[in-house]
Amino acid sequence: MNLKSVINMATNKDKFQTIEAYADFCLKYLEFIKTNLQAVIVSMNENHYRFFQYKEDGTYNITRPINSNLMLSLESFDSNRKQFTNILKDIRSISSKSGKNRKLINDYIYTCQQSIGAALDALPANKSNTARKINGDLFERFIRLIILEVGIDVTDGNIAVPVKINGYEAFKMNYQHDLIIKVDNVTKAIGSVKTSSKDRIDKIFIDKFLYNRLTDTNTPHFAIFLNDVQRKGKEGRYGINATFLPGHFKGYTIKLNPLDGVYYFDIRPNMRTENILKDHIKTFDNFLIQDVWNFVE
DNA sequence: CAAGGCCGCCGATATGGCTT
DNA sequence: AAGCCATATCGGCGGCCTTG
Repeated sequence: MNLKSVINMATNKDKFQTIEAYADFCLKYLEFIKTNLQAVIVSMNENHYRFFQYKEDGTYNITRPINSNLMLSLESFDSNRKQFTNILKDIRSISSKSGKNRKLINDYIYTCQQSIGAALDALPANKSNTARKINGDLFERFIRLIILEVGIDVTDGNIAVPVKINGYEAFKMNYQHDLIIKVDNVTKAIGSVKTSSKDRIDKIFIDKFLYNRLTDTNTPHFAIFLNDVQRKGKEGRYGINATFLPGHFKGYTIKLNPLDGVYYFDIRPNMRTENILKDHIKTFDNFLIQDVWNFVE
């Protein structure tokens, strides 16, 4: 397995149609990085973050930050593959709720997705926007596949919301939603999937507000994020930046409307400790094991 | 059915205020 | 002055939908 074939796999979205296909790629990637990296760089500010540096065939590119507390090794990933499948098959069982299995849910998905992201980081600079697009689309699809696997009806698609002026429909607002959870063809919840929140979190709050106002419903809106860190620095001094905006999150939560669930794989420390944040933000296992079922009951 | 519109993708880069 | 940190901005790309 060389870098070129890793990149060819990662850029071919057609190949990622099942959870197994994501795992297949991940295994290939973990195998590749075991012996083919130029270096593994330790982040200078939060030392559990790592950056992989490719060799000449990857023009010595340096990847996005990888959280080594979450990223599984080749051996660990491989040996847990069957277990991950079993957990999803019976997500509501007592055993799936064990701390160890909760961590596996988060780590396994994180590892698959970061394998894709890090592989795409090997693309030349003029393809960076392609990489962003592919990475985001594949993450959306991965989360949909996982939600489907536990037995929930979810699709992506457009929802046209009619806007009335003086009682007459004047036009429609078209929204593309990542996750539309339905029961008997009735929309029970709307979800957003993003690899990071950044300046895009505001829109999720506003979408909830306006959707419920225009449809005169109280439809839950939730969000699933991979992480909220990004690389900073240059020339041997690499670190990470948090990209989550706590002030915006708290402001919208208190003064507009709270979301009905916000989930991270790589959760930031302040989301566990800070008032308001810690009441609204959790790790992804909580969504799959508990919260999503409340939407469909 | 081709072309263009629309919507959403996200990390590099820029900015501005604060600290050393 | 220089460095650092948090936040704001930028903009090419993918794909579905609408239009003609």
